[in-house]
Amino acid sequence: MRANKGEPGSKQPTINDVAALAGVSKKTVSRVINRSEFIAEKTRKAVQDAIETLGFVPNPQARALAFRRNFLIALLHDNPNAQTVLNFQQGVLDAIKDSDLALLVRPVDRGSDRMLEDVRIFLEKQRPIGAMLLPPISENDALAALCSELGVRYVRVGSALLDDAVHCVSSNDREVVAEAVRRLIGLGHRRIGFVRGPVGFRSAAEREEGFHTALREAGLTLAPNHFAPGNYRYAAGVEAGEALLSLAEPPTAVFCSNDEMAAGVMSVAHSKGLSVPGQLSIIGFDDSPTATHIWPALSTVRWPIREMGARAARTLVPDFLDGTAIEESPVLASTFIERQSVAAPAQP
Amino acid sequence: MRANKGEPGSKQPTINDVAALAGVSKKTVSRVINRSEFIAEKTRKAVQDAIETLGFVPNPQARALAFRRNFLIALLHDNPNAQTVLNFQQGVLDAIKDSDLALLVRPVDRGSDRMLEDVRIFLEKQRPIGAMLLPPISENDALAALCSELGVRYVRVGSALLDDAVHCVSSNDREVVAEAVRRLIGLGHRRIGFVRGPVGFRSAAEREEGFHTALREAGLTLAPNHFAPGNYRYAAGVEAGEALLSLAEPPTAVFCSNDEMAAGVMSVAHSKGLSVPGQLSIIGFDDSPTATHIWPALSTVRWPIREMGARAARTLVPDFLDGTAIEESPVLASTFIERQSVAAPAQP
DNA sequence: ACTCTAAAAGACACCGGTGTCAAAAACAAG
DNA sequence: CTTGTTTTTGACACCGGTGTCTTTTAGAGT
Repeated sequence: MRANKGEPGSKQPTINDVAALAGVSKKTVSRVINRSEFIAEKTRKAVQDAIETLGFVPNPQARALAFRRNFLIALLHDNPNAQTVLNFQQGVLDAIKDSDLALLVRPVDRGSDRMLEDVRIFLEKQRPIGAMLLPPISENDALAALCSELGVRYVRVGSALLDDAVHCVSSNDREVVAEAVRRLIGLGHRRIGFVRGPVGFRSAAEREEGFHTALREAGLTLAPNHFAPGNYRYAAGVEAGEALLSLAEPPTAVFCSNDEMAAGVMSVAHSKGLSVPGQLSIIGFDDSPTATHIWPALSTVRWPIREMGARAARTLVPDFLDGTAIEESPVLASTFIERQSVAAPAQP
Repeated sequence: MRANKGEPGSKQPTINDVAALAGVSKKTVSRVINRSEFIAEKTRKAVQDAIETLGFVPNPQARALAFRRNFLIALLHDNPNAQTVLNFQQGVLDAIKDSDLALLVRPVDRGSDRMLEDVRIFLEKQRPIGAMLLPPISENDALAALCSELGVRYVRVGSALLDDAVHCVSSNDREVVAEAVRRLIGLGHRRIGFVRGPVGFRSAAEREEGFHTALREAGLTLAPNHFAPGNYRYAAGVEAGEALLSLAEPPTAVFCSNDEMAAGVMSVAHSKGLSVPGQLSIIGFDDSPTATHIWPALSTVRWPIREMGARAARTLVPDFLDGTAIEESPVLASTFIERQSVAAPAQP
């Protein structure tokens, strides 16, 4: 049964109400809430009953004050890919579900020069225990430094170690990109184009390295005009597509550093009347919703993003998430997903 | 200048530190923080200086406790469209930026039968002042009832009034859908297909009504086999496409109730070798990222989602967001966006 | 200078929890 | 039945702010 909380005038029951009803001191109730040992089973039961009867829920603000620490963790992101953010967030919530923690989500405007100041204000005001930084802002060292300065723990999420291992959660993107490109090579592709992510992004560099690794293994090299710069946006994919597909000897396959750019390349292929995958194979990266919304469906690399969210939370605040000890390695496995945008090259 | 907060052993300065430094009582400092009147300009200045010197930031937990109310608002969502959620969230943050409010974001698992119970636990634990419900869960009356029961204000966001006007923020989707369909008719289309959203969704019904309105005005009717059910998912779009485009006399244009389904229809058109928009015009709804990532770019309806977020926040907690008085009408304007997926029908 | 009033500042309790340490209860051993 | 130990419980201060009410100060009027 639940107390009549809906009625006007009725208030949230407090620890005092519980104590009075159970006939014990508030400190004893506090002990029950916090699962202290040194409590007689009989007393615990009585208090537990009183809690149920009143529908008592401890006031998190009061607890935070008394504990001299709050129970907030923050998710800082500036992600062009909304689905990624939400999936990650879901993973975090999976991990903290049975804890006392709450999650604050905070978009960060990377472009703004007030960015650092804004984040500082946010962190100073909310004082979360820890913060999780999603790529690309996870690569911002000033941000990490700010967290350190303010005594806020942090975890950086990314495709490679960006910091000490204790501060990172990452995935083996490089390896999986290599695997995807090997697949293209295995199908017979020799002229493979590459559309890069933005300069200065670790993730972009990782993917590029994976690409080159696979090429090297096969004794191939990337023709300079088969390389296109990009910035992870659709428009950059279109530009890259225009450039690569207008060549006298265009690539028969293109690896794009994310799905959005792959969609851009694909639309250029369509508008030029090239069939995909018949005349051009395309691979993307992210497994964003776009990957399955375009036609043909895009072969891509899936980031274990939800798991990374859960892992990031456990890495950030292991002391609040009892049970699971932190596994040794912070690297989770991405997977290559084959759909319909890849086939053997047309016979010359 | 800022205090040496990074150093180990140094603590957050409290109101007491400020009071001591300024040589006043903590209550006076409190008055300055809360912009009380009845404070001598000289004193205010002294306190303000002390605050700056120490880098003092009031502890929100302590304030919440003393005020007997916290400063949290919650965003409850279960949205297939991540971008929508993030844009809405951004709008909310725009609105609360200069206030004391903080935002909790909480995904809700609509499918789960524990959904209501989960939300109840969340609300009882966090006790936010108010909650904003994004569609489709904004249509859930049980959820609204739960908020009322727990004394949590709420605002429902949707494409039509779902509740009292005080509890709603919506947009004129019906009208804009009609406008889009009129455009098709104006181009000469007579056989126009319709792919509906899920049964029981207000948004789906609104869009359908708008569609019929435009048809009626032009003296047209929807052939029964030009209607396809759907659920806002890509796969449903594919099914609808298969059904509509296999007809002996297929529609020359299709209005899809969201972009994802439109993408599905488009991919079927591609695979059947139909050119879009040459042989088939397609219109979507949402202006999701997908709309511009597919080829040809999709004509669609843009929801003023960020503005709605800001508006929802102001409607929810006008008393915390000074300045802007609430405008009378809670209906914001959606807009029809023309891209490349619409053209005049091929001559028969 | 003196009173009166309004403005400004302070004292102290309180919000709803937890930490500390002492007191009470329970139990074992002599 | 005492005494000594170990569990269990409670009293009270405190976390960092705000509300209420009182006191002090400043300024106006006579």
